[in-house]
Amino acid sequence: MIQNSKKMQGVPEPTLRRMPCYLAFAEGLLRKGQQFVSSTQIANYMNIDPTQVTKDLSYTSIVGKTRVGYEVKAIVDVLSDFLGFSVMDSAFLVGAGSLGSALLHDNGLTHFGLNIVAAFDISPITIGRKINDIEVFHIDQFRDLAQELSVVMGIITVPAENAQTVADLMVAWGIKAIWNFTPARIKVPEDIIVQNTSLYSNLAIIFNKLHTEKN
Amino acid sequence: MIQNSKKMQGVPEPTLRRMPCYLAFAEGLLRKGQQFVSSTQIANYMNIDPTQVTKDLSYTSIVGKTRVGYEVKAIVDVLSDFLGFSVMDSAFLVGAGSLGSALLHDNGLTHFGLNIVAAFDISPITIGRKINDIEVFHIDQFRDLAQELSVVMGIITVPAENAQTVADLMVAWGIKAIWNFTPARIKVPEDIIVQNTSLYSNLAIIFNKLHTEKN
DNA sequence: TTTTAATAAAGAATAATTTCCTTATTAATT
DNA sequence: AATTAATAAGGAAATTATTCTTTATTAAAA
Ligand SMILES: NC(=O)c1ccc[n+]([C@@H]2O[C@H](COP(=O)([O-])OP(=O)(O)OC[C@H]3O[C@@H](n4cnc5c(N)ncnc54)[C@H](O)[C@@H]3O)[C@@H](O)[C@H]2O)c1
Ligand SMILES: NC(=O)c1ccc[n+]([C@@H]2O[C@H](COP(=O)([O-])OP(=O)(O)OC[C@H]3O[C@@H](n4cnc5c(N)ncnc54)[C@H](O)[C@@H]3O)[C@@H](O)[C@H]2O)c1
Repeated sequence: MIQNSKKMQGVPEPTLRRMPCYLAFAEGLLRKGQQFVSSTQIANYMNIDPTQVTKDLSYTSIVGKTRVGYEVKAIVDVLSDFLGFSVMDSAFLVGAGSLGSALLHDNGLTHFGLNIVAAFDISPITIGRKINDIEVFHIDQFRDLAQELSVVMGIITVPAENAQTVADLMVAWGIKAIWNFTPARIKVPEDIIVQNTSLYSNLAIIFNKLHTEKN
Repeated sequence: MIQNSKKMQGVPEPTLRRMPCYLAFAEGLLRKGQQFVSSTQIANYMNIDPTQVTKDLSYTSIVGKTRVGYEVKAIVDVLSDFLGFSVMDSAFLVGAGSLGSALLHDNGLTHFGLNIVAAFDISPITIGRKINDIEVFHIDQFRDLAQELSVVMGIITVPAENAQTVADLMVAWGIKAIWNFTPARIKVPEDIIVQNTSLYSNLAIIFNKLHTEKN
């Protein structure tokens, strides 16, 4: 099975991180009616090097026009496809607390291809409530329904000490990817995709810059 | 002014991202009463290479004992100092909506050295409320108080289209660092530190793995 | 029509990061 | 007491990511 060499190697993770920002920027331009955008403009917006932008976009099928730039519409269409934002994937969220509720409220996730179909908790206070039209169930309910509903992702927003328990449950549910918002690291079978999103890491970077770069 | 060459070069950002995780892990071990931890154990927990752990820790003053590992207490103490988590920095949060409220509720931030002293919004519904004992003011209030209160950081959790307006305000307030949770990129003077935390980038990475690595 | 300048694209060079390899140390085992 | 195995640490090598350089193209200006 021979593939395009770029696909074989995979897209660099830093590139994947930047792409949603290009997309958001292009969507804004599209709304404003701008038809073309150059790598220079995008780079200026992102505070990065213009060649970085062209390199990143070269992983996709988007081609630019010399002296003009890229067609905004093409960036929007190709990039949302490329990033998997134009097909809707379903997710379960476990832990409908502060952060979990914020995610349930966020329509940005739907816009970027993620549809949270149900939430789970153990607290009687939250169970039964609807948050942004998404119902919160007791964690013991729906145990084998993930596969049936073709839910591919599990979102963990419980306290760190319960992250592993929840992860185990999600694996049992047949979920393929886990988005873990707790600072805890979870152990799962090799074929399960795990994305850790540790907000506190950002603090470390800010503090380091605050305390060293500046005087 | 001659400095240690490691300090001159700066700590790599990936290292800074991993360090808070080492810290959280060590804190857990400390609570359980474990006295030593090896790079192998940490690496196993983090799903990374053990030499990565020793390299990362070598940026700090922590030294390990052959055949034993690192003292857990030392990791906790040195790392929280090193990351700037043991001195409290003050922040203003603007946009007390879903995500803003979650951050206001999160005591993890306090634990990692960030003290949100006040929140701002424009919606009459939220203004005047207290979230986790933090009062929400109208954005027009307190205009020059940031410096007086020595607030170094501004957190932006407003809708993307208002991010720039808020950023401009924060710069005028004399804030040194901005933690931007919107997908929009903001333009600020060079000496202002900006940390963009775009949750949607994580989606791009997960989807890419879901759609390519597997099968 | 000719010239100029802005641009994409591809490849080379550089820089950053991770992984590998070697050595020395030492707790645990024999 | 000698041996074994697990480890930290430092440097080398490999890998990955970014930046620089060159070339070709073309819209706009002269
Ligand atoms: N709130 C934030 O802004 C924020 C920021 C960064 C990281 N985090 C992390 O996100 C996680 C959640 O934080 P939070 O502030 O939302 O906490 P929270 O206490 O508000 O919410 C946790 C929710 O999980 C539920 N829960 C607990 N154990 C459970 C289980 N076994 N199964 C199902 N549900 C369970 C609780 O009932 C609660 O509703 C924590 O790990 C925290 O460190 C939160
Ligand atoms: N909710 C999430 O989980 C989530 C996830 C990822 C990213 N985000 C991003 O975070 C941002 C906020 O999202 P949210 O879901 O909290 O939105 P939200 O609508 O719940 O909250 C936004 C708040 O900002 C206030 N606001 C608007 N303009 C303002 C201004 N000029 N000055 C002060 N306050 C102002 C609004 O009154 C509102 O209270 C968005 O950019 C969103 O894309 C949110």
